[in-house]
Amino acid sequence: MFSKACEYGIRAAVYVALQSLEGRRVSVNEIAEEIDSPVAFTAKILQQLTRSKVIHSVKGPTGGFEIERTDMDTVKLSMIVHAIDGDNIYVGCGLGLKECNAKKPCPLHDKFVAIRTDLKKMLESTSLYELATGLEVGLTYLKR
Amino acid sequence: MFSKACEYGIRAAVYVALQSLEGRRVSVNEIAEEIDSPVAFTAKILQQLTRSKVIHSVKGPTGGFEIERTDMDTVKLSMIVHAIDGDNIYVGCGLGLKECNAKKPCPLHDKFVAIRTDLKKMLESTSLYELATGLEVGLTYLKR
DNA sequence: TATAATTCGGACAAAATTATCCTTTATTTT
DNA sequence: AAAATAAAGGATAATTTTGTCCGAATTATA
Ligand code: FES
Ligand code: FES
Repeated sequence: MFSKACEYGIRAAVYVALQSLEGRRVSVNEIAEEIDSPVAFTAKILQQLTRSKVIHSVKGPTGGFEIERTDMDTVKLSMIVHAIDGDNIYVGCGLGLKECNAKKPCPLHDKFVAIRTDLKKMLESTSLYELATGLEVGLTYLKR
Repeated sequence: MFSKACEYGIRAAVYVALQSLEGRRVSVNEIAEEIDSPVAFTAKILQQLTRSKVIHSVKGPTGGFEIERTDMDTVKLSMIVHAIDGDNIYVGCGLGLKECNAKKPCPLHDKFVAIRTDLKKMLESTSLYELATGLEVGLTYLKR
């Protein structure tokens, strides 16, 4: 569904949000540790998320990654997915034709679009805050 | 969503079904031509589909691939996806945790499972025949 | 029986994705 | 000012996926 990079990106962003709720700024090392991901690769992904304004970074000692409380509400999953995986999930055809195109649809088009629309709605309506709060109360996990 | 191999596999299977409806057996070359896919790679995928009984192959002159009319109804999209991509789509966690597990869910679990269940239902209820008939009447396309 | 057409299967190659390493830059603390 | 800390960025490596090539096996036809 999502690329590995995107999976790490979402987990990382949720972890940053969770810690920011506690007022803590977190390092790449801590993030990678807590979401069980390769450190250097995670660093690259955090750079992407920083460039696309999903999270905020601070260099130097006491530096790290953080996200403001208000941004946790405005940042939706769709932004993270778009920042890392691009818009394939939105414009791609389920059977791999150049683009999904209702004028010259593939045999799966109608059924595929129905599912994709739901997915899109879900991604666009799910905020980072929402995901972080489940973690906070210990209902959900970022690693196992 | 699906791997390239799986996309080719579905397109190929649908084309074989369409031609079998006309009583024609088709070669790898024709299939690859008609679904606009790399020939040799498509041949590998057709082998997988043959081994998993999705389609039937005949060697030698006048040989090729075909599928019986009754099998077009029993063969569902889910079988093709499973034959090529395995069960990742069913057991995988949306955020990349080892396995999707409701006992220790990731933050996206509930929302992800909802979408995945719909996808699963769609794949399990869509037959090859259904996909082939849209093509037959010129409503849908396997290449563009 | 020889030939040609076709799938099958293994080895190999290219491209994309995932992952690591190391140097540079910014910033805080001493 | 120097040292230490942390992200940024570039080069490179490993792995997976995608794709190619070619000989072997099978079978219809001449
Ligand atoms: S054309 Fe294939 S999904 Fe729309
Ligand atoms: S645990 Fe992540 S989707 Fe179920």
